[in-house]
Amino acid sequence: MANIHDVARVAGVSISTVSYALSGKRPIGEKTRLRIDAAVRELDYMPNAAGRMLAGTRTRIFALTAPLRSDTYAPAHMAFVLAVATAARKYDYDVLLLTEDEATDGLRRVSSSRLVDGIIVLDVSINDERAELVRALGVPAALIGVPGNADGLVCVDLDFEAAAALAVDRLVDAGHTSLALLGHPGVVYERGSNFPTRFRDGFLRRAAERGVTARFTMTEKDPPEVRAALSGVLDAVPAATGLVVHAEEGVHKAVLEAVAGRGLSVPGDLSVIAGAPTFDTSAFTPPLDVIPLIPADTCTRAVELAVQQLDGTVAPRVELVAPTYREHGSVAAPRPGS
Amino acid sequence: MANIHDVARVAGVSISTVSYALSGKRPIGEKTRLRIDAAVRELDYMPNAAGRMLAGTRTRIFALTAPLRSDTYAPAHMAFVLAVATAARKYDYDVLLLTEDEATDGLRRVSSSRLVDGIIVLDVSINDERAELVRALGVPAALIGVPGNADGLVCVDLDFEAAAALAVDRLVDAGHTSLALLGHPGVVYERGSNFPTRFRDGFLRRAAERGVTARFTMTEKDPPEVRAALSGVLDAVPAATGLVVHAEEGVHKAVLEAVAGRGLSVPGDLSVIAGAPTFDTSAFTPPLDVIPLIPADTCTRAVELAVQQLDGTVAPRVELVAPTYREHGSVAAPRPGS
DNA sequence: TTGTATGCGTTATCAA
DNA sequence: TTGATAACGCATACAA
Repeated sequence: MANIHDVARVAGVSISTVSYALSGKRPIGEKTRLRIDAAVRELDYMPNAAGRMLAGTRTRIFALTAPLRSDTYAPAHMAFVLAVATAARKYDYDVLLLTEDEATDGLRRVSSSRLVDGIIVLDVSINDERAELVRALGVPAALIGVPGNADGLVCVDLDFEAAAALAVDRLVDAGHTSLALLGHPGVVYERGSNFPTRFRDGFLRRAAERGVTARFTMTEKDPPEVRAALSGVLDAVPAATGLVVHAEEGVHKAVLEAVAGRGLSVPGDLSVIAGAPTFDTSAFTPPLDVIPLIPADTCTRAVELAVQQLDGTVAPRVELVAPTYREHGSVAAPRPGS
Repeated sequence: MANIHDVARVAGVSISTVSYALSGKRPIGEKTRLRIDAAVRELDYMPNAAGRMLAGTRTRIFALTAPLRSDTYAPAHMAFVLAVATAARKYDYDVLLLTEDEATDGLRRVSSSRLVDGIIVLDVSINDERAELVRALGVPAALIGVPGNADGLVCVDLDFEAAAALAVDRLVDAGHTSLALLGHPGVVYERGSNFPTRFRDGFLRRAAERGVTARFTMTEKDPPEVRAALSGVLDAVPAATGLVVHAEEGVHKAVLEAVAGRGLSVPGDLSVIAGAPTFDTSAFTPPLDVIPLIPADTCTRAVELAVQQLDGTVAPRVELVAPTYREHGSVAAPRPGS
């Protein structure tokens, strides 16, 4: 395998010239550059990673810690992992995957051995020991999600409160006065991530501000449970005419089936909005209006903030990404009678 | 951050003694070892990764290439990724995650920059360009799955044919003479991984060997499609009394619901076996007998084979892991009448 | 049992 | 615009 000396020899220049030509950190004469380029191609030269790490100040690797808890929804989880890896590549960074059972030890290991330049923390829970550790290590890091104590940390997340408020606004603007939120299973709210709570709070708060009736119901993902939860809000008085679903894909489908099973139509009898899903709701029957959770958005920003910490100081912050709304025809005015 | 010189100074020994003490590659005097250990703890020393990579012959990193195709089932995919990372740690290896849109370029990059010692290839499809590339690069690698052309490659996978045969044997041994296999959506068989095909072939072949009726039906994952597929085998003449399901989790649940919906009981009216799932079938209603696909099995073996390639030659091979059977009470003798 | 010295491949400083 | 050379931190062959 060719090294920088080989390239220098073939090109008839010194190794430092080769290094500078490749890094672009100082101007190189036109003819020299051409000779070097030719030598690089001829030898199929690629800089040795270890050599670069040792001599340079960067390893060009980020650690990614992404525990898979029991209440984690695998497809969304995977989407975030891939989004981080993809975003990292845009900055010429690779991603080292830390395992769950090595969460803190792994972080300690890769940072104190200088294997990585920084850390991306995924699926942050309220009392996340990784948040504490990152703060203690003082290593460049970006969290995707918000821990209970975000002091001194750089965090990025969707603005779930604003997302829920946006859903409420859309429904109220369409004329609905009785809304319901179908949320995750109860266990998700008790411990773990705080985004379900933020979504719920945003929903209830904005509904109160708008002066409309609002109900919040949690549901397990099995269709029977979903049917029961749905009955709770559709058979109530007043019955909900606007529904926001903040849950995983199967729950959305179960909701639509249950609604159809009751002989109701969307949006004729019931307006429905999907809250912060990572999956595609435009292929559902019927397609659902959606305020999407786009992994690439938060992950790209997190990687960007991690990179910026390497050669400048980035002020600690909780950066919330504004939600967007996509119409697919599942929201309409409520029936005059209801 | 302390380096090996600091440790040597504090312990009052040379750096080579520190190095050998830490690597255990030569005997160290008792008192010396204690002084070094004390110094290491005092300085919180951890060897610099880049220094080790450069001086040693190992980077202690494996690349993991795991594309997420449209027909990939995310939970299973995630389970394999984690299993590889966990297995790698047992050999003191870290895992670098390559992105899908950089599949071959990424492999080329990390191997020719010597960032990794080897490559683990996940979710191998029949015409997988990564298989060709790995062969061409001549880099230590282990594939999980079997490409169309496995010449010169080290591959590990569950023995899907044997798994299907085992399912057939169990049902036939219980007295069933009319079996059915409910498989993945059609697109999965046309292109992509070859394990669905291997399972199907194993099923049909063993059924023929045992002289029983066997039907194979593909199904999409939506409950209505599953119901239709199920009707196809239960309303046929002769009706199937033994069913093997080789599909994702939702399909299993839809099958059980549909069976219950027809007023049939498992295993009273229909015996059911889950074929090669990565999820838990013991919590289903009713629990299902299962021939599990255990990511840790194949991934651990793949990592082991990758490690062995680093300091010895490993003969190319396709190593198939023998299937196992777990009873949960979903198989019984067919009703006398049927 | 321990120490000395060299090299791994690159970056970056200092000279020219 | 280019070159010589000293780190970077460690592993290991060779000496003692």
